[in-house]
Amino acid sequence: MDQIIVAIRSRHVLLHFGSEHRDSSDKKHRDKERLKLKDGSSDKQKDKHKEKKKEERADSSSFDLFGDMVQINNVLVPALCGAILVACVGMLVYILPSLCFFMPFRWEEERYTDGVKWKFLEHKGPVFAPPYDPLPSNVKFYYDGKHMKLSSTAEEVATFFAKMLDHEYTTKEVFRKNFYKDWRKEMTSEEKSKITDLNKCDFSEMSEYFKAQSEARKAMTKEDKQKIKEENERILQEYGFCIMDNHKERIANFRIEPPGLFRGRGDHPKMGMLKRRIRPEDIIVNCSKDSKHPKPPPGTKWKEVRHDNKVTWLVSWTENIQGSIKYIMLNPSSRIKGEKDWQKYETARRLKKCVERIRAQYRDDWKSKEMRIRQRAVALYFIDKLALRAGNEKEEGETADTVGCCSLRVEHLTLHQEMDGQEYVVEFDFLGKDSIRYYNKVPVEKRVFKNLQLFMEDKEPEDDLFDRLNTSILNKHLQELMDGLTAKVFRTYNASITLQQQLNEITNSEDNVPAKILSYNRANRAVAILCNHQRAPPKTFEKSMQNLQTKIDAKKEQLADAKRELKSAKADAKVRRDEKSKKAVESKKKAVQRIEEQLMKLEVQATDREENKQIALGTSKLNYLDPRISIAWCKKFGIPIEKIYNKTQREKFAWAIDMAEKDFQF
DNA sequence: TGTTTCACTTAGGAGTCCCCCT
DNA sequence: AGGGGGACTCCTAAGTGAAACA
Repeated sequence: MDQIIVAIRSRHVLLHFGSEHRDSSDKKHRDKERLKLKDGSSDKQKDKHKEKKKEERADSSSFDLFGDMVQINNVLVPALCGAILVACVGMLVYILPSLCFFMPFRWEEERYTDGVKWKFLEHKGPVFAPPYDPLPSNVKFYYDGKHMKLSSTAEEVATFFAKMLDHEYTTKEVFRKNFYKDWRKEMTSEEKSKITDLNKCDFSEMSEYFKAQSEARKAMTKEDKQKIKEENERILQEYGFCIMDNHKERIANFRIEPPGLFRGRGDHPKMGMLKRRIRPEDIIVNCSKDSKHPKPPPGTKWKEVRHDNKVTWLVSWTENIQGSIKYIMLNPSSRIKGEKDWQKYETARRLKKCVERIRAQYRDDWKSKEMRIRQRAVALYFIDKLALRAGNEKEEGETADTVGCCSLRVEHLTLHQEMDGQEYVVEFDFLGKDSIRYYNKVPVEKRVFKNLQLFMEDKEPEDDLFDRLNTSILNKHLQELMDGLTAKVFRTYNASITLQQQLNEITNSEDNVPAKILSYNRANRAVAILCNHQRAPPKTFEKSMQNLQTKIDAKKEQLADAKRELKSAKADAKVRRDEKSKKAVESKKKAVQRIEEQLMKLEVQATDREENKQIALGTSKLNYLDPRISIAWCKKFGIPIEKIYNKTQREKFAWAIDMAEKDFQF
């Protein structure tokens, strides 16, 4: 633990030095400080300082805000700290402990002070969706076979529908009904009286037009594509970053969601409703008082500008479908997200230390004379054993009908006294988050089985299985068992511990790199299966599998050829006994080896892909597996980290890459 | 105490990019 | 050089859980 703290501290000494000293936001004061720093520094110090500045520049864009920030960075580090910083650079390792002692570090402070998330926050606000671009006059809309010119507002909404025409969404009754209802609200009274039946609306010209547009986009010249790319890059540089406590951080979703038709997942009662356009007047901006506040577009106003440093979001607005709040927040690579992520895994590791005690307790509770305690204990058993989600209550009719553990209904379970030669089997069949089906047959202990029978007694299929339980009760109980324990920690814990165990078990140090990576993917897959992370099989799956098989066959033939050639070269060498033919044998041998390796690689690839058909590895990799496990594994077995984590993932897990040594165990 | 609100994490699909093979 | 297909990025919906509120 100490080691971890030192590791993360060292990172933050480098990255966030001096942030605590920025109490005054007075620019004049800052400038003064800068002067002091300049005058007070020795030449050597100045040089180092320059170097640091250079680094920061390279890191920042030339953009105004951040050009400014480079300065602020310098200014903000008061003279004393600047001097210490300079002195530190070369001997960081030695003075770290004492440094830690003296300096209140932000990550530390955050955890111990009352919910303060930052002290300085500056950004440029969101990027709004482009305004509606009306259709050219030759693209027509027909009602009941007759051309009809729509008002701009009604036309825009119609284009949303036209763009989705190929999607099966638009055939669903609920979708059409919701769309039609909301569309009418946008029509002029004249349009309203004319258009009375969605089935008589002909959007096909619009649809064709958009298809042609997308074709045209694909067919654009390289130069035009390059131009668009550059423009996007410019917007990214301008709006995609913010300054949070002296650091330029990437913003995750700085573009406001464009208007369109709501596409819920699964059987969503609100599918097809109009998601309205967000205007500056809908936007709440959050930034620090002493920052340069973002400017609303000319002629508009923000709904509000606030300075709440107890939250991490930069911008928020209320969405009209569910009435929920949407946020703009930082990228996963940011300090604020990274620290939270790290914390999450540390909580899961604390659970590891007491999970046996908790298990003993809930097993004991299966015998409790109180119904609520038995229910709690059985639910917890499911959450622990099957990695089910907590299952908060949901408002009926507002969302798709999905459940988690606490909201399971009688109809989602079937009890089998005996099944496939196993006793006490529970068959689960329900829709979970995102309407992904959870189907599983699980042998359980007799006591659990008997309890389930009891809970289901005299109930209708649509009744709650755990009628004396909800997530709030469960989490309150968990909180008493361990500080910071909630239902979701079990998912994190079980996912990570599974990866660790699987890796320990199935990695063969004799294997070559591709085979080891196959082992890794298999371990990852075990977790994905546990967490029920599914995906739709890729549309091209069968075909790409076939292609791969063709390649494998070709490679096999190639191998046979190479072997034949080797054999004849050997025979030749036996006869001739000269250097040249010996060399020929050697090179043929190498060829065979190379081809064997290539074949093996292909076969591994095929296995991996086949096993992965319906399983999504990404979600667990990104959200449930302590990255230190994977990094330690890479280090231990000499696997380049890039084979496991791509660039984005490495950025997100920078904290872990910094701190995990090869002997790290979850 | 139950309900609502808010903040933040987790999730799969769509869209885009880019690399490798032909 | 073109294009097929996998990898990656973007998008935003859908969860969790704590705090505020009634």
